[in-house]
Amino acid sequence: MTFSVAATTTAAVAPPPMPAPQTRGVETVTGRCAGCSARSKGLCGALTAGDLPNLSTTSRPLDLLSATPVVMEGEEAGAVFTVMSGMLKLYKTLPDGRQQITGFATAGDVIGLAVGTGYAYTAETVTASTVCRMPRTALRRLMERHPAVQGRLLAMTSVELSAAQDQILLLGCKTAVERVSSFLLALSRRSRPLADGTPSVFLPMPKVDIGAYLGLRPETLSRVLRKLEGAGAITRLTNDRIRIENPAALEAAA
Amino acid sequence: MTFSVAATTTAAVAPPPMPAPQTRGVETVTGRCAGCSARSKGLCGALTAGDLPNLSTTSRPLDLLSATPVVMEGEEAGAVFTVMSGMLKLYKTLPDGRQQITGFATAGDVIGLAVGTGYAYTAETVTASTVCRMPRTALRRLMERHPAVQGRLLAMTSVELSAAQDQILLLGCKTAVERVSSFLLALSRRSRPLADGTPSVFLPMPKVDIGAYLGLRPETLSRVLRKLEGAGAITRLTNDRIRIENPAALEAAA
DNA sequence: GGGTCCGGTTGATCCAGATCAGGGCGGGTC
DNA sequence: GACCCGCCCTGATCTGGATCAACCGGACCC
Repeated sequence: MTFSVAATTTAAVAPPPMPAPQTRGVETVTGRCAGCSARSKGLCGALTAGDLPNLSTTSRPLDLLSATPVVMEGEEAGAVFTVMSGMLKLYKTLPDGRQQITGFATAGDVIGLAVGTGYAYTAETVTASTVCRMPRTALRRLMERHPAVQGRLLAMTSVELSAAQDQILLLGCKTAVERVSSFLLALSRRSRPLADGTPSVFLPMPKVDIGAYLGLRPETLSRVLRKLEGAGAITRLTNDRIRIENPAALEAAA
Repeated sequence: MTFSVAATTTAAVAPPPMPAPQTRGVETVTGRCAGCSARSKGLCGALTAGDLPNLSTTSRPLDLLSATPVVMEGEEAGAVFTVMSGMLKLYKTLPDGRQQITGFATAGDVIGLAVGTGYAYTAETVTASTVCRMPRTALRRLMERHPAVQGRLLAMTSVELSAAQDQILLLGCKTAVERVSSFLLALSRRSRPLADGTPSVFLPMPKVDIGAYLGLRPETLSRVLRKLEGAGAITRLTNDRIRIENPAALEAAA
């Protein structure tokens, strides 16, 4: 689960990057995947340029507003999606409505991989995002033809599993301060520092979502952030950006 | 993470099933893997009988007493292990000693798959167990030669990931009663019912380990079990066996 | 402008589960 | 037999974070 965020908060959707899905010859179609900014990070990084035209015929980029559902827990898993830009939240819901966010997906992440026939979680955009849709059958054929794709998928799933186990440790053992500190540190490792070189994190999602990820109420999250700020570990620049003043202090708290 | 337990609690180790690791010809070596009870469930189920002799030269079964560490978090991941019988606990440790059990491994489960170079968790037997050791390099060669093995590994990792996300939901949202009920139901689905047909679960691990898996103290676990018994949902037959009297009541509580 | 809504923050209070403390029991050893 | 030790259970008390309630400020709409 990566966190290298680079998205607008609640902006309108940019116009589609391609003229239209009309046939314009293989050259143009190849260009769509060849120019994909998420390709090196995502599933398709395992393919060579020569394979891309074929890929372009089965995959389609989609531009989505914020708060748009992409896959729904339990629904038949007909396709997988690669995030090209923006951010999504993945969550599971209990019958009585309680929700647990299991992760946030950003550029390069693949969502919608299912064990059985149904999606294991719901995925919904938190900012305007672009995702690339690939039918499940196309993915299966791609894996059969290119074992490297399967290897890539295995590597990505293994990383996800490891992240999930870290989250189990966080939810099972850690205190509120430790959870927030761990979260901020994990984010800061994946985001670029500010112009002056100090590390910072961008939090485009609402506080209630961060809480639902960390197993905390938004009130508790707010109090912990105040405490960390009072201790000189962080500074809240705006509502959605925090500067890490003292990584060592956060490390000690996590 | 499967739970179909069938193991002695703290018994002595059975004598090695094979005469000795001396060379006795391909026939016998083939026999070792061909007769492996965990083969269909484990990684090697993706192989045909003809591939087994080669497998036997790189893999070795190991008989282990209870409370024996198999892999240690952070150590270099030189091999993977398939559980043939018994039960292991997998856990992560915080610097101050707090431990979170991320899962229990039983026959067919593969442990020790690592993303980077180091194991992500510690694995330790909770009952006397038999595991099959395969060097990492041998696994890599096996995957290169047999894409089906890689597919199997991907499927197994995906199931693990899904189970980990369920555990995140449990730890992030559920109450103590809900956690224990979910746990008992998950176990009962994977174990055989008693002779009279009522479902039951076998809990060879100490209560403190179940607590460490569910994010609860053993005192709380004890109180919850008493409560469930008082409500007529379960009966404690012995210290390590519980009969599910009313699956619907557990379902409602979970 | 004024109104409403929503996300965030802060304060007061509550409670589920942790912690602390004591006791029972079965297995192992001498 | 007596003793010890580990595991489990139970009761009393404590507390971290949830819950309840109120307020603030910015975005949006009329």
